[in-house]
Amino acid sequence: MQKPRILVIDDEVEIANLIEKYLLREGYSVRVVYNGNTALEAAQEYEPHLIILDILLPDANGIDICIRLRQLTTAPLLFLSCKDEEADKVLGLTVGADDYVTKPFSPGELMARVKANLRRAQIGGQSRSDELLRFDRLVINPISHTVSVDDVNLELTAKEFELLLFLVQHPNQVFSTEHLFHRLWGEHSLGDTRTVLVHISNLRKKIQPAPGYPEYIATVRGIGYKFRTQL
Amino acid sequence: MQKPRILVIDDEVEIANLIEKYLLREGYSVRVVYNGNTALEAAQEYEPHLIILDILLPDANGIDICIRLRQLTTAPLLFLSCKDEEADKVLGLTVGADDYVTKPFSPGELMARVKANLRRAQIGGQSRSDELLRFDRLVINPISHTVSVDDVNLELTAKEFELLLFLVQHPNQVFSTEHLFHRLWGEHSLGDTRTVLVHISNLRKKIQPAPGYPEYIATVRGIGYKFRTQL
DNA sequence: AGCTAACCTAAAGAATACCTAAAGAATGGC
DNA sequence: GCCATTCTTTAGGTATTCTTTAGGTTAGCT
Repeated sequence: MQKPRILVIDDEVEIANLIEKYLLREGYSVRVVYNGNTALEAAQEYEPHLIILDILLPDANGIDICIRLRQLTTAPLLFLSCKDEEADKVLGLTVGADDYVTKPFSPGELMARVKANLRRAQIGGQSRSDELLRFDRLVINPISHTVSVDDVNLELTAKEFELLLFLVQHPNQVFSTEHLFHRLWGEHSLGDTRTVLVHISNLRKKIQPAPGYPEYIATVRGIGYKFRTQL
Repeated sequence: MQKPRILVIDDEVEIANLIEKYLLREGYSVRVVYNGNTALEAAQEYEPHLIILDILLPDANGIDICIRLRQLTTAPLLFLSCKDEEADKVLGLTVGADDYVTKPFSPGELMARVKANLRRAQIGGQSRSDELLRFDRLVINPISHTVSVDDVNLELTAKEFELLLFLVQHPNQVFSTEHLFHRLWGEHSLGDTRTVLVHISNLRKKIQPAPGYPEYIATVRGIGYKFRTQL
């Protein structure tokens, strides 16, 4: 079983190192960065399963970083803050944080939250399920090749699944039908790239949680399509 | 969608023109130069998405030009040569060329290489080189193709987005409507350049943070327009 | 102030891109 | 070899976006 990877973003070195120590003791793989800019790089390169983010950073606002992290990853995000004002709590959660811990906190509490969030994201507990992707009401399991909305399994065809997986693995990135076609059908495939369009259309119908619910796959007219994490 | 711009550097006029002809037929925007010195200028001014470079040039060695081009741009570089010696091939790729075609070549092969390299560049390049552009209350994300003012997303059309992106990427530089037209619509496009003007007008309305707020896009009477970073 | 040239913008027509349903082609299981 | 499923192509309808036009506005000059 692969160790869950956790990214810690905190400018206060002592606190960051303390958190790291506890996480390591629990058996996680940890990386620590001390500012927002390197955080974004680390999120891309390290591909963490969970992120612990301090709201007070020197170079950028934590919420700002949060928004930008959300565009890079779907890993659960745990906010850390000195302020326990309600306003911040609400704001933090709406911009994409999954949980919120206020300083001062007990290490035990933090560990519990980490564990809970990893479990909810279905990482760490089961074998090889660290590959599970989830967003909103949608859960994709590349290993068992299944997709569910609100825990109801969907019957996707092979191409539909590939297409969805690719888009979810690159959230908020726009791809033209040509790009998608060559990416999924092979570099040298020739054929009508409009076939991508048909699959997207069918896919949308299937993954739609409810009529009128915002589309997961957004059309960017004149450019292409993207899986958006801001509905 | 913006036409990809391709810079062709070859001293043999007939060959250069033949390549140009085929590229134009594929829908690319093309500029041709016949020697190494003007190539460097063109690379800076034209900002091509891909460069085709003949290894045998009158005034400078192609590999030499290649090295210097690499300092100016990250666009994929396609080497062209009569010699199909292995040594050259290896050397060409190590100094920064992305692909290598030996003369005589079929136009189809060259077009296929061009296409493949452009695609590869767009896929790989997006994740790291493109950054979030921000100025004042305006934020532009080229990857997700979104623009926001004060964190409120704007609904821009494809052309509006292209235009804004270009201006923001060249801050404080004045461009005539002709220049903008040829840049965004393609080198050889014909049509009324006043259409640019209409897009600028629509754009201003959309990106305006508040009534009476200074315009991001300034008119330079008799000259053109610029995106100004001093409001 | 009046004139002119340059610029702006609203609006209408033309062009384009997109969506969807449905039919035909390919694939894979029995 | 046949049937069921999935994939691809096609085509028509629709909505959006682009371009053009034309009249109004502004800025700069004499």
